[in-house]
Amino acid sequence: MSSPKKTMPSAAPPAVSMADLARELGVSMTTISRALSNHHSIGAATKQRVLKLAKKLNYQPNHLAAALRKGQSRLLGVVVPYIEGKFFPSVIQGIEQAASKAGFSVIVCQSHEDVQLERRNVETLLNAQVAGVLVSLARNTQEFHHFDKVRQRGVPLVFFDRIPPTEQVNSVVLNDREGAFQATRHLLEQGCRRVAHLAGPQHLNIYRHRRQGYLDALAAYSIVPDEDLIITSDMTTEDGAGATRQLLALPEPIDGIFAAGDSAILGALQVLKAQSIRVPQEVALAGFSNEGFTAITEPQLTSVDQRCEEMGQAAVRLFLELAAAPDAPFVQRQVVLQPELFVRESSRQGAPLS
Amino acid sequence: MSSPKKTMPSAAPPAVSMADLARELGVSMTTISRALSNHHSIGAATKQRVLKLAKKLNYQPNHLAAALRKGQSRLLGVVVPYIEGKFFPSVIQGIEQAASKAGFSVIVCQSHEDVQLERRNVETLLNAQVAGVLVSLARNTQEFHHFDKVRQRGVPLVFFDRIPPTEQVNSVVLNDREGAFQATRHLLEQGCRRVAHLAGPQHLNIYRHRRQGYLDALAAYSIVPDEDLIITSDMTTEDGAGATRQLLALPEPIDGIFAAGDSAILGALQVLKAQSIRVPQEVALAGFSNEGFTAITEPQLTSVDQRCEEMGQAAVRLFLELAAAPDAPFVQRQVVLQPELFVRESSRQGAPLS
DNA sequence: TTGTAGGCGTTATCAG
DNA sequence: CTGATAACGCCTACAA
Repeated sequence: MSSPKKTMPSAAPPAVSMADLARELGVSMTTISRALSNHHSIGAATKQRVLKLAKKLNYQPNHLAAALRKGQSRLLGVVVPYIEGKFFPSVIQGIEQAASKAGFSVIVCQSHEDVQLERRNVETLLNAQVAGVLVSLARNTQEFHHFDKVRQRGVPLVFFDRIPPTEQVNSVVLNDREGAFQATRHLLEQGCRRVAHLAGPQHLNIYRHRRQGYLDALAAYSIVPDEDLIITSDMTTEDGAGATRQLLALPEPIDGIFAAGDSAILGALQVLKAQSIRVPQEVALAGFSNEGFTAITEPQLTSVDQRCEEMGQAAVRLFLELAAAPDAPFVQRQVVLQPELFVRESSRQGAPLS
Repeated sequence: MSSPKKTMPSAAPPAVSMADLARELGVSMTTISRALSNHHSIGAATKQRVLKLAKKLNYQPNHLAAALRKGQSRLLGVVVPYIEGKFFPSVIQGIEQAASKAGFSVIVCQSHEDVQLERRNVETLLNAQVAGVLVSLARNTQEFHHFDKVRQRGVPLVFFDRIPPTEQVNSVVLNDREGAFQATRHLLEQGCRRVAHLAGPQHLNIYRHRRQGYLDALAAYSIVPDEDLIITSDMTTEDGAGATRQLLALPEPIDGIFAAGDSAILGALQVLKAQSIRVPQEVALAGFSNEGFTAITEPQLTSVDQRCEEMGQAAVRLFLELAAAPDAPFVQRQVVLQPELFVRESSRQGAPLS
């Protein structure tokens, strides 16, 4: 049992620092720092010596110290409501790809659809001195002061998908209205005339826009919207099932449903099948998000794809632009991605009976 | 336009520090520090004054500095192969829950099934001075030196689900062998006598154990394993489909398939249905992971549940134990969770025809 | 091209 | 109970 050099609180093993390298080589820390960071004013020979020793002693830079010193790290913070399903993992995938290309690491936090957690996540990230924050809002976020701190600290802030309603912000969104329009129009083209809409919480931009796109399509076909056919919920599978039962109880039958989310349209499908109502012959279905399971159900579900990876990449690009010009005055920037409708059996007339 | 106090490289806004509080109140930084960290030797009155001013000036502690000083942060690093599907998000959910209860924040990295990225992730986490590292291995990780560094630095290291084969490590795993045994035995109980196995990469503990559990069950029924019935692949849906076609081409027909993953069993189901082979009457199916889609397919898929949340919580508990006794000599610890078989239509004889 | 010295914000040690 | 002081590891004027 050898006693440690100094009184260490925990058995912290000898993490080798720049000072160690300097002592070993008999040069100053400045030289070490320069060699390691590839500074221009450094002798090629010295540099090699330093790099070699660093490798030999397994030197690991302490980014923490560097971040403290510079007030900036190479960390990018991401806050999403949750990571189940396909959408957010895919967006994160896009973010990691683009970030890594630019030399940033990504740390992901979930708000679990809770503002309070979202607030804590933002603070955690700020205290970790992240170089930027990318956020998709929690469902119940109606108040946005926790983001003021981010801007006050001069940390670039980019929202994606679920963005604040009124604030002047930088954001990347899907053209949800267009996506909903395409899906609904597609149902109408297939011959549907009484198309219902399963809508999501209307304080969220995405669901508001999807509802609007639905209305646009009806208008394009000169159909007067029927309030009874629009049911707003949290868009779970159960919500979708319940809403569908409600719709089926209406005196005048429906012949199509466009849901603002795939879980809800799945619930609808399950209820219709349980009641032996044929899809798409009697009721055609279209959802939103192009979740993985849309290709598994029978019939497969028509859905709007959200360009997840592109969204993540665009968010990072936006961040990089902002980071490149820290003192530039604020100008609102918004990237709008175009959705793509994936037509599958649930809406295609003439689809084979299961 | 007011000029900044000092020459700042970027427009870093005035982050209020402990020094500011000290100056404002005319006390020392020590006092501030103590008041903020609830140290025992501090006057109640002074403490209140400090806390009040801190709130007023919106003081935000710089955890970075604290971590640098203490060599320890309240951050917990997690490395997983990917976050699609149900398993890893659920485990992460369990981790976040348990960690947050203990006052830790969680940062998640994906290795994307790539050792090199895994290595980089580990370094990123170490350099962020995380208090602990929780890892589930990438598929192609066969070499483990990057984890030595973690231990060398005295940072608690816990593996979960996918763990190194030989190393002396702390880990949380499912009893995969038992789960596979239950699933296969269940198929045999339903009357199957030629049960095939879709196996995963055998250098991963989980797939090796699942294969063994399959063999155990056969042995329990005195069935001699047939190598032709065991097909090893990467377990994607396509792999499962291909393997199933291969199995159907055998001279002697099979009557059951146990797959070590749900994607593969999904592929099997799709091929069987395409060939109008009835499930479960002609071929019964069972998978592993209890993915969300197992309850969506027709018939619904029997699968082994992995206790995801519990796994995450157990991993954190293990970490906390290790962190509580930093100088304790290494003793290998392993938590083994019991799986649960979810029996659904794909294996239940007497299930209604679709 | 290299070295010196000061500080980023916090905590720990020691002395009052 | 409080205060001065020295670190933690790194970066960067400024001087040599």
